[in-house]
Amino acid sequence: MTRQEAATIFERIATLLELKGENPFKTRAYRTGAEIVESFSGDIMQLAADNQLAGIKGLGEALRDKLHEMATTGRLEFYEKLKKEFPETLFELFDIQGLGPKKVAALHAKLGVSSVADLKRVCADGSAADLSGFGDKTVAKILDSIAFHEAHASEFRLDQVHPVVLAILEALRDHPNASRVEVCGSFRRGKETVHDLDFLVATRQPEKVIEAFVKLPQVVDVIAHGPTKASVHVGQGIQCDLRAVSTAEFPFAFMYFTGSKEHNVAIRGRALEHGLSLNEYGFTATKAGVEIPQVHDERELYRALGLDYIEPELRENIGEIDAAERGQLPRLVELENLRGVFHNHTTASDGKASLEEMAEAAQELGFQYLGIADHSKSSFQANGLDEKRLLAQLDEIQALNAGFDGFRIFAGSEVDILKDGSLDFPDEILARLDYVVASVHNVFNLPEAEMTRRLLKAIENPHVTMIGHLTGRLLLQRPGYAVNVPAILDAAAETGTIIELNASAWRLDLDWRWWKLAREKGVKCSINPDAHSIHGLKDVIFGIRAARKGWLRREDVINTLPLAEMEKFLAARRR
DNA sequence: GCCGTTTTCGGCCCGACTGTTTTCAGTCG
Repeated sequence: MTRQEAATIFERIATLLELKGENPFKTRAYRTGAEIVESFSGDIMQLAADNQLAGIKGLGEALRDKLHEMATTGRLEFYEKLKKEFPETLFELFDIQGLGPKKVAALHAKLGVSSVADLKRVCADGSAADLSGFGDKTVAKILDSIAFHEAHASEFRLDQVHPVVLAILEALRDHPNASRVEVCGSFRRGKETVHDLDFLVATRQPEKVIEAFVKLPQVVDVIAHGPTKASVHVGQGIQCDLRAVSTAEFPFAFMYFTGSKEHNVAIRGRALEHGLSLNEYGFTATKAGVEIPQVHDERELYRALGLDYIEPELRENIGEIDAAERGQLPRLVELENLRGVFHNHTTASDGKASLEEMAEAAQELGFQYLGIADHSKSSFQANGLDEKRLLAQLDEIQALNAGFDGFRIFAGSEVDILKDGSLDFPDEILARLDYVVASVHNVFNLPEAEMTRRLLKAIENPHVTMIGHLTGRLLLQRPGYAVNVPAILDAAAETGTIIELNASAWRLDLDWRWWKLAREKGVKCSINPDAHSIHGLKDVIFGIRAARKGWLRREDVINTLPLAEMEKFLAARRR
């Protein structure tokens, strides 16, 4: 069983317990457990199988035993029994805005509702409105939510929300009464997909700014509109929330609405240990004699609790608070640290821009080198290059390089890893390139052991510089293929093979959750845009965010090396 | 269900908005 499946089971147990009206703190424990399983740095399922989970905060005896059972048997008896009490389709009701455990439980118990289809029926025939706690407005809202849910996705990739964020920030910052506007939430934390967007404004005139927000031209409908808070949907169905606070409250609200929820809970608990209660507006003393610290920004807020500043990407309550207390947080890599990028395509395969155009764009972005890695011949759907075309491109690159000063194109290939783990070009061809990205582009459905062997074979080829998009996932579209990531990381560490962090908003692969472990094993990362156009080069920003979320420092990312050192590095690898 | 330099039992983060209610429960973040 994968960690994702185990996390989902804990999450579902929490929901089922809520439906049964269980102690809310028990359900929270399962939710926390789900979060830990999902984002734990390391192979948590292996640890569970080996009974090595002791000491992980938030995973007590009961959850450890359940994880062990899942890891060793692939199922969980407790969950199997629990889920028999409710129909499987009941879970879909929680996707409807305005429906929580109490309302779902009432609909199920009193009206036999067990699916969205049932829900539509009881709303239409008037029976829902007769339930205690339900009225005409509730029913109307539920019907609106169903219609919305059917028309729109609920999760969005960064390429989808990034332009929306920029547009709304710009519009709100233009407002005469807004002194500061920031985006918070999972977007600020650098999550690979987001459910909604949270904005925060510092103002003395909250009503005026909120009023302007709900009237923005992007807004298609208003979900809620109060004096200090509003929620709207913008085009494509993305929900945006705005909260308005005073300048003095801003740092507290900024931290609060950045989350994560788990991080906030832990920080609040810590505040209580200092005799302080923390909310989005400030500190209050919980006992006499406690002095309220002066806080003007987030840095001072963490400092007041005896912590180093925690970068937003790290705020997932997966060890960052302990590290901040001990002064052991990593100094995270920044966009400005990148000196070049590998894995980019041109019109020779499936790119939209020529070699010259890509080189010019890379220099425009301040890069000292650009790695070209067009597809190899087996990727015929992407117009992959055969040996002859590849060698012609190599000549073309060498000719172009002669005309550059302080900039270089590295000639490479994104060579297909074939089903048996062999590569799409023979070694003597690969040996003539500056570097090689090896990637899987077909036969995704191999069993885990076979897929792992396939990738290990590629890693062991000395001509392979790096492995591209290790799991092949496409966010919100298809999961990655089954592969034993820790085994791959071990082999990469041993052979010095770099693992790509593909920066395309569709991929962000290898996932940020693995990088802390990769770093500990000594594996180097290359943040690659996988650009198919000059615009695609800018996707490195998404990769940087993911790398930071994976606790990576400048020295962990190979393409922070300046040109001269990168040339030395690649030359040494080729020997 | 988890946790503990006050505790192995008794706590567990906190507030805005909405709608159905006459003072609050439910949902959401």
